Amino acid sequence: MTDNATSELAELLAGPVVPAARGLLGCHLDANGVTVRITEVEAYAGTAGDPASHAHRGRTARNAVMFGPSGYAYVYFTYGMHWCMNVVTGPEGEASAVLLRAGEVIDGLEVARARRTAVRRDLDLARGPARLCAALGLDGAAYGRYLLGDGPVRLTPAPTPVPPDEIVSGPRVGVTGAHDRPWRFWLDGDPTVSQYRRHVPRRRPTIAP
DNA sequence: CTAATGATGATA
DNA sequence: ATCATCATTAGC
Repeated sequence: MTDNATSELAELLAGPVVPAARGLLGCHLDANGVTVRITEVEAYAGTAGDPASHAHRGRTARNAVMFGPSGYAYVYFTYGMHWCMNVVTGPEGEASAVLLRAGEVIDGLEVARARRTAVRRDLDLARGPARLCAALGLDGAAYGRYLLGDGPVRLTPAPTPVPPDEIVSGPRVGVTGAHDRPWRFWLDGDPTVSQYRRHVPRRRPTIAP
């Protein structure tokens, strides 16, 4: 069963990645007993000349789902310890996606707190892409899941649409290239939006004496 | 500021 | 097979 608003969201996700990214703001993501309102996202073009995209160098085992149809979850493991989640957008073969960078926990606070023991304020529960996945209990098991149906990971339209003038954009976080593209979008003034950090090349491990 | 911690993709 | 990199986070 798909209501009108869900159909509209599905259509939006099937289109160009930037409108899709903006449209994901305010949507709800529900998984493993926690619901989050999406407050910050980043757009990534697939093979179409975006050096920061995981799909930039073509299809691999990791990014395979990005090359499929829109509305599916691209979840990846990074830095040896963190999971991050994207929503695949655009037509099949294009491999564009939107990284969910932050959200506000609006349901399942107790569960989220239990998963994020390091956090002091509720605002920090899903403030950051890996934190958002941790709060929602998302990992590799969510890879390739369809998000607009009745599955274990559900993406639902914003209960109240976000006015365009509440959306701010800026450079993406942590990416090495394409800093010129203002493809990070967030809700103006929202306290759950992650702090911007300029990308710094990691220094080589200090040489042992 | 840096350590943690392992998959990934490039190179050979 | 080996190496550098990594869409990050927590804790000094």
